[in-house]
Amino acid sequence: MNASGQRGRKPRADVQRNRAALLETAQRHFLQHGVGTSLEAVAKEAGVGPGTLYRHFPTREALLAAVLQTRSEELVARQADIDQLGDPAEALEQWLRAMEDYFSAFSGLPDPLMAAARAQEPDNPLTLPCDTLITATDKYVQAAQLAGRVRESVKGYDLFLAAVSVAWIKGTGATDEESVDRLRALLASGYREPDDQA
Amino acid sequence: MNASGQRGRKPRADVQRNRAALLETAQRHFLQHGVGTSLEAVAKEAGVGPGTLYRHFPTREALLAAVLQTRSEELVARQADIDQLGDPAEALEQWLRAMEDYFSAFSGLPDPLMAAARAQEPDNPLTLPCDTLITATDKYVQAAQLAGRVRESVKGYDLFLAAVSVAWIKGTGATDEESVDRLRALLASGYREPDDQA
DNA sequence: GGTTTGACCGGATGCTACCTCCGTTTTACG
DNA sequence: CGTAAAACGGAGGTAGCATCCGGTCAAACC
Repeated sequence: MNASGQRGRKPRADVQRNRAALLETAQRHFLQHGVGTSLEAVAKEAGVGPGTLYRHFPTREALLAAVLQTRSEELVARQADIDQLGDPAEALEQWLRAMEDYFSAFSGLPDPLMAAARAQEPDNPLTLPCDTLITATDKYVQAAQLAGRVRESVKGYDLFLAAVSVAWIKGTGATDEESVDRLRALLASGYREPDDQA
Repeated sequence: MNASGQRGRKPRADVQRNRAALLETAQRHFLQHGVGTSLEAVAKEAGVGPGTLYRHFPTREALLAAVLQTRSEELVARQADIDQLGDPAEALEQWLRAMEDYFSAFSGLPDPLMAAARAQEPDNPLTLPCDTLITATDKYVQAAQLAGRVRESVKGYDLFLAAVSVAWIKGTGATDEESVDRLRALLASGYREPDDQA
């Protein structure tokens, strides 16, 4: 133990500096060019060699997961607001929108996300966030079902899939916002109880 | 005009041979490795140089469209059967399944398909099949709406998007058939008229 | 059947991106 | 300030894409 209470040697300053620069640059490139952006370009613009990038983030997914960390925290914050709502059907709906926004953060994000959702890949750094989201969705679904607002046949995972799909469609950029709205409405009338008048 | 009634010179035998070999090999590779498979590998296995492949099919999409031609014909055949059905709601449902199967022919197919669906790209060889499918879907939707079996708010394009989405999910391989079934059912109760007892 | 012609072939080529390895540099600590 | 551990970063091997061009081969004409 050293003075800062950490095990072993104090972490080097350049490590943190490079990591922060990489994350900042990567986020910008993911935003502009999607998740398939060139990692070499990210490294160069962050002012480090490719080796440094790969040491910090061994795979594209690892970098992606680290960049998504910020968005995850936003999502958790939004979750707190949603939990305040009295209406469980409204809460579910807002939660689905929140997830959809999260999935739409970068174009092409749904693909690695679905690859990670396929379980038995504990080494994939995106698996944990995915599982968390599925579990949370299930919570909202069950609450709404208890209130008789959502069909009993629906599972949280189904609506997780629905949200990812909508995000995927948005990410392809082939569709106007109107069509996406209609698709969301179609899904909503699919999971809601038929006699729900809300 | 020559003896065979064609303009100019008779097409060379090796052209047809190479084209057929490329199509056959490409289909096998698309099946095994998805639409992102290496075109160089396809050319090598077909016994031609990369130049020959690119002369026959200038882009990956062109090759894909040519390989899909066979499947398109199957789809048209299936359409004939569907048109025999008396029940327009049943016809729509079967048509959606037929489209979904078509989209699921190769893993990763939905992405280039959606890219082509984005209009104003008349040079994309996948645009034509896409537009045809959307138009056909609209036909089935309108027939079912006329019979009061499908909500008025639904558009053919919406269900086209739904079918592509389901195919995309299947293609990621991250989901078991049961979940896909539930998602399909969810979508169905979303577009059907609420009081439809069928 | 021989010659001509031009369409077609296919490999060599330049490019971009991925990912790894290892000699060099930086950093923390005593 | 000296030292050793840790991190850096660029060189380099691999793979795939897409193009170009000299050589070839099949079809057409005599």
